[in-house]
Amino acid sequence: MANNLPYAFTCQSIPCDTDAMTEFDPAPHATSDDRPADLRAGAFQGVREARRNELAEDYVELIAELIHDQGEARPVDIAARLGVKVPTVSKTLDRLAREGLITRAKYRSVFLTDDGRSLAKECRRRHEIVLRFLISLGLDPVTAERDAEGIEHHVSERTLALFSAFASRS
Amino acid sequence: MANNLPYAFTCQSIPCDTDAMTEFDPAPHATSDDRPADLRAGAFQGVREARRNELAEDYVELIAELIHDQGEARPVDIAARLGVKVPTVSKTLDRLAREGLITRAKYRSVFLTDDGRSLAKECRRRHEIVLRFLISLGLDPVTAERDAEGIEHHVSERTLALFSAFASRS
DNA sequence: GCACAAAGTTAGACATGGCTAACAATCTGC
DNA sequence: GCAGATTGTTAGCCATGTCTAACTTTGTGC
Ligand SMILES: [Mn+2]
Ligand SMILES: [Mn+2]
Ligand SMILES: [Mn+2]
Ligand SMILES: [Mn+2]
Repeated sequence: MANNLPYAFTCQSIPCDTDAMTEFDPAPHATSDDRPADLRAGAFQGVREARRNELAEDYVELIAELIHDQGEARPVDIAARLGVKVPTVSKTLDRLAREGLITRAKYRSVFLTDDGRSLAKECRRRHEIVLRFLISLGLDPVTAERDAEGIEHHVSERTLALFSAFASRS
Repeated sequence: MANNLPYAFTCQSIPCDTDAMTEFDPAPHATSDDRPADLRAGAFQGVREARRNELAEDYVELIAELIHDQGEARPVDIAARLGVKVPTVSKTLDRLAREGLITRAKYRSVFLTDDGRSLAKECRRRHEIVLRFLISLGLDPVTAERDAEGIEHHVSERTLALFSAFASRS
C-alpha cells in the first residue's frame, strides 16, 4: 500500500529539506501519484535483470572475438583484455560453463556452445550499432568505445532500431 | 606479454570454430594487435567503475525524488519504487550512510547529506538528458524511461553534451 | 491508551565478482 | 627431454546485493 493517507508533506520533526531538488517540477501535484511508482519499479526490475547479464555478455563477446582473431580464447588473454586477474576469469568461466554458454577442459582454452555463440553474435550486433551510432553523433572513437561498452547492455530493441536508422541516415 | 609468438591460428586439436563470428572484419590483420587490447581493458575498467556506483546513484536520485514529492524518504517507499524487499533497502542504506551519502536514525526516514544531494542532482541531470534525448529520437516514453534508467550510468560528459544538443536542436 | 497493523531492523543464507597466495600443469628454448 | 617461464587452478578472503524469517518499534483507530 505504501502511501495512501495525507502523507505528502508531513514534514514533522524533519529538517524540511530546503532545496533537495533545486528546481524540480514546480507544480505541487496532488496527493495521488502512485501510477509512476509502479512504472518506475518496472524500469528498475528491467535494469536489474540487464545488470545480471552484463558480465556474461562481455565475456562471450570477447571470447568470440579472441577465437576469431587468435584462433583460441585463453584465460590469460581474456584477463588482459578485461583488465582483471586470471583467477577472476577462471571463476567466472566456471559459471559460464555451468550456464551452458561455454565448454572448457582443465588447462585448455575456452569454447563457445551454440547458445554462447548465439549470445555473442547478438552482443556484437548491439555493440556495433551503439558504437556506430555514437560515432555518427560526433563522439570521438575512444570515448565512443568506452560508452558503448556500458550502454550496449541497456538498450532495448526499439532503441537499437532508432540508433541504427540514425547512423545510416546521417 | 599475453600473445607474442606465432600463436595466431594454432587451431590444434581445436574444433577450429567454424563461424564463431559469421561476418567479422574480413581482412586477416597481421599478428601484432596489442594496441586495441589495452584500449579495451581501459574501457572495461571504466565500465566496472560505473557499475560499482550504479546502485548508489539510483538510490540517491530516488531518495531526493521522494523527499521532494512526499516530504520524506521511507524505506518502504524506496523498496516499492525499486521493486525490492525492505530488508534489502535497509542494508543498502547502511552502506550509503557509511559512504556519507545519507544520514539516518533507527526507525526513521532517510536524509541526504550535502554529498548525497549533490550526487542526486548530478544523477537527475543525467537521467533527464538521456530521457529527453531518447524521446526526441522517437522512442516511446515507457521504453525511454526503462532504457534511460540503465544508460544514465554509462554516459560520459561528452556524450551527454551531444545528447543534449541533439534534443534541443530537434 | 490499547490492540493491531504497518514499517523497520537484524540475522543469516546464497550467489556474484573482485583479489592474493600457493600450488599444478603446460609450453618453450635450448 | 629438462629447466625455467608461463599459464591455469584452487582455496580462501572480502564486499555487495538479493532474499526469508523472526523480532521490535512505530503509528492508527477506536
Ligand atoms: Mn559491455
Ligand atoms: Mn561489448
Ligand atoms: Mn538508473
Ligand atoms: Mn535514474
